[in-house]
Amino acid sequence: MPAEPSSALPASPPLTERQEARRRRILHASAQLASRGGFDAVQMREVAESSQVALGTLYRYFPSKVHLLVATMQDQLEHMHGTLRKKPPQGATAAERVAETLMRAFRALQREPHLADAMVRALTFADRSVSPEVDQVSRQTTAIVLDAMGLENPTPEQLSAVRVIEHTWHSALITWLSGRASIAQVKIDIETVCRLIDLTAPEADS
Amino acid sequence: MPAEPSSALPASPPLTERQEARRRRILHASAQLASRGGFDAVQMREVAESSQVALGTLYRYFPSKVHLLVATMQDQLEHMHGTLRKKPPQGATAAERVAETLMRAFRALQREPHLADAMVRALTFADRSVSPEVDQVSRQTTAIVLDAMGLENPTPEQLSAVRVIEHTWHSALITWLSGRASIAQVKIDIETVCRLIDLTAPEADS
DNA sequence: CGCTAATCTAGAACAAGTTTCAGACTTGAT
DNA sequence: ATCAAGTCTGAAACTTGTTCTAGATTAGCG
Repeated sequence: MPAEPSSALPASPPLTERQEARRRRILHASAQLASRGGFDAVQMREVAESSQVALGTLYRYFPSKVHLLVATMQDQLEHMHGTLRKKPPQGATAAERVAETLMRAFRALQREPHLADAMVRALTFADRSVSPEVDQVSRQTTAIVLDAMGLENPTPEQLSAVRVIEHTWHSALITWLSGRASIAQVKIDIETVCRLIDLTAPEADS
Repeated sequence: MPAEPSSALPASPPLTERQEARRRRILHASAQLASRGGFDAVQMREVAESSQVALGTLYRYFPSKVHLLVATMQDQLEHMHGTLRKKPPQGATAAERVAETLMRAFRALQREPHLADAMVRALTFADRSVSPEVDQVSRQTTAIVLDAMGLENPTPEQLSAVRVIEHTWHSALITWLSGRASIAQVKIDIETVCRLIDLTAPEADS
């Protein structure tokens, strides 16, 4: 298994070694600050200082705070996908496996609630200028869910169900992060939405 | 039928007439600016000027831009709930009626996409300090959906389904507003998630 | 090596959300 | 009518995201 991640961006100009190192330092600083105090604690000047880079350079690498945090999320997601791949969920049905996978991810986020806050808020606050990056996150999430379902060729109906699951996932996270829903409630909602999977299984076609 | 809306906030100190007028002017200015250019176009200094109120006063009425926009959303939601009540959806099943209601709301939002942008972005960007107000919006939305279902005493399962529908509603709106999903896709996702209602109907209990 | 274009740095400057403050105005109670 | 308390105003100040500029450094190339 080669080191190259499965789906990197078009990679317009290949980065030199030092540039790659800068990029890593920036993402690391971003995640570190986010872990401390969430979205507000990621201040561009501080990120620049922590990663030993001038402010202008930071903006050359990531054209806005939201871009930076979405990239941070891409980074974390790749991690998580790798982790999940090693220990696939054990449930008997696709719905169970997806729910189990999402709850596992949820528990990981609970360990770093501030980081989760920063990433999710950035993701939902992103405007059109960040669409490509947000889309990439969405594709990665879809891949994780489809992995859990064990599907190669999902039907359009199933894809819609997966989109709805992702919608619920993001929005439920937000309600939890802003203290309006308990962990138990998020769990219930995830389990509820996962029932859609059974409903859209090919043999259950209406 | 009295003028008092069904569920106002605790209403700590009752406002004088002039204060009520100020509050209305502010909300009106906010909605107007939002209709022009969305979230970014609602600039606190401009809102203050448009509503003939000092900046400090604006902040006394609404402690942050997000508070202001969430309050604007409450206002619009009350409007919409009233409109919907007059022409209840005609679908045969609860799922159809909910989907119809949400699509009607969606079409209303499409007429003012910038306003929708401002309100939805504020809603999902809100942090804990805005929780009470966001919760109020959520309750209002829940009321609209339950109205469409025609339910008096929903089961916990059904409430979870309604929450999932709201999650999908908000998140699907965001993907549409940020240009990552088409109107058709939003429609499909809404219809998909509404199928959950049938799944949680009391007689279909697992 | 020496040149050129691209990149990086430090720092100022700008934009918009938020806070603060002194003084003028309202309100409600006596 | 008058006083005290609370509210509103106008303006400045502060914070943090973002942009800009001039000069130093680096990378790639002949």
